[in-house]
Amino acid sequence: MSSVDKALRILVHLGDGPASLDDLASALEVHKTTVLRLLRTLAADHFVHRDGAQRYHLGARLFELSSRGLDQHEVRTIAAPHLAAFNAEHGRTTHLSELVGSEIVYIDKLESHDHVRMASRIGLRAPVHSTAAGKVLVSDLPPAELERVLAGTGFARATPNTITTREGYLAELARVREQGWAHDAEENEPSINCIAAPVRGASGRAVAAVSVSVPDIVMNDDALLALVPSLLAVTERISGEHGWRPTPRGHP
Amino acid sequence: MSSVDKALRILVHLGDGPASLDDLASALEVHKTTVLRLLRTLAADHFVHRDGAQRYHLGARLFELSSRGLDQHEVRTIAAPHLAAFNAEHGRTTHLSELVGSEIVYIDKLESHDHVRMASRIGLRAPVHSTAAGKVLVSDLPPAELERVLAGTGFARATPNTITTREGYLAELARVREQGWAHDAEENEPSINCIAAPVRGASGRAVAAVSVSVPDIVMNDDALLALVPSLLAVTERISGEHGWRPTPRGHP
DNA sequence: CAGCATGATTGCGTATACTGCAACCTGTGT
DNA sequence: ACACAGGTTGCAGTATACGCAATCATGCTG
Repeated sequence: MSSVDKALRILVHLGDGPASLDDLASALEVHKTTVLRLLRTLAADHFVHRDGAQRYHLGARLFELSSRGLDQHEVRTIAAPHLAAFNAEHGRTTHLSELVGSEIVYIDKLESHDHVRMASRIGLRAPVHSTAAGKVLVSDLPPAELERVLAGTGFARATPNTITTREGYLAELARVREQGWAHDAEENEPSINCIAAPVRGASGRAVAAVSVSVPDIVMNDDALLALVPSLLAVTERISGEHGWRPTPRGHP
Repeated sequence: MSSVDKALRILVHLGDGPASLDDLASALEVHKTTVLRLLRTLAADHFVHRDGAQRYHLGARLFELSSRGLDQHEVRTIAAPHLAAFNAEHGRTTHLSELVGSEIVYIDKLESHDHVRMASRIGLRAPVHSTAAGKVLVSDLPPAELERVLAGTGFARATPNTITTREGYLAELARVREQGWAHDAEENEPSINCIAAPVRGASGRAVAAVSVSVPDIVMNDDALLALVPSLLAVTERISGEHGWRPTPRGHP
């Protein structure tokens, strides 16, 4: 195990909450002298912060880098006011995600107005085959990239509804291309339904997806599907601002 | 230079934008073999992501950890809807900050509705002696902690208006205690004025500060000071929700 | 106040992880 | 085919990371 690995594991562990030197040494099964030295290095550049009670916390540098990193995702900046308005109007958990490698990453999230919240968060990764956003992003890939992503996808079953074969997924992608949006009916998480639509850039390619996720106990699937026109409208607005021009045949 | 240092410097460098292996090796003056190995380690746990064009980007893990880290600042969650409403009403750049060591750290930011934006961001640190938020947080410290913070403060001049002596700062802190809010008249940045008020917790101590910053060209200092009552009202609301109970004498 | 327990910190010798050289691989352009 | 630019791999030397043992700091108890 490299020292860089250990330092990163310290950061990941502190994501669960503040910890003492001893806590960290035990949790990581690394000698506390080693942990102290790593913490010293991390603290020197503000990646961690030690408080008056000798507890270590994730530090300001992480917040700063995250903020800078997210700012590098231009579509996020453009989408933000539109998503805020969409969320203000519909009050549902709304995500903006991008395809990264063979997974999607949530790069923005607007919370539901309900007391029932979703456990997702900015920075979390999710599988492409079982999420509506994943389907939207993958359905628009050129063939070579589609192959690459499919090769990196395990089609792991998350729920009884998960699509678990390449063939099944390709058929679903064709459906998504046809209708211009995607649906995930308890395929990624039990009791959670989701719809998603693409945000396009100047090249016409989907560069991000906007998705709306709702627990079944809050809103049934049919009611969620009624949001598709609004979702398509907001993604079209964002796309337009991101340089997308509809082809002369109009959008799907 | 330790390998952990190098890895962290890679992350900091990528905060400025995506970079290739060669870019990073040159910028850090580290052999590219070493950089490649560090990038491998960072990528394995998603701290960085390499795209199809061999460019490295800050990765999802940073966003996730930042999100988790900020969630550990309970006052931020409580303050968020109140700050959003305050920002919707006044349209001025609004920050929530905490005292960390001898500096303040911005843990939330709401953007101005103007086209003139501030260069601050979540995660940035700022000096306590030249910021209104810093004055608010330090003015409420118990004597031993006040001494510790003052000992760690260089009173560096940022502008012609900066308070640069311990005595001057102590006098300003007394003023802040008296009036219950703080003011920074181009003390931290030229042409930027700022007001701040404390958010208190169950202990009655200031645990965070809400501040409003405005460039002089957008709003003059007098107009900014007119926002003090609204600022005190919102901080009182947040404080109440954070467990604060006014003392029988009422608040200052 | 002294003693004890707990947790944090430091110095030292050495094992191992890190490092850079040199060679190789890949993709692109002429 | 060759050249160039950028990325990647294997190897051996050594600088750095590591853990032991001792010390320091703090808080609690009798």
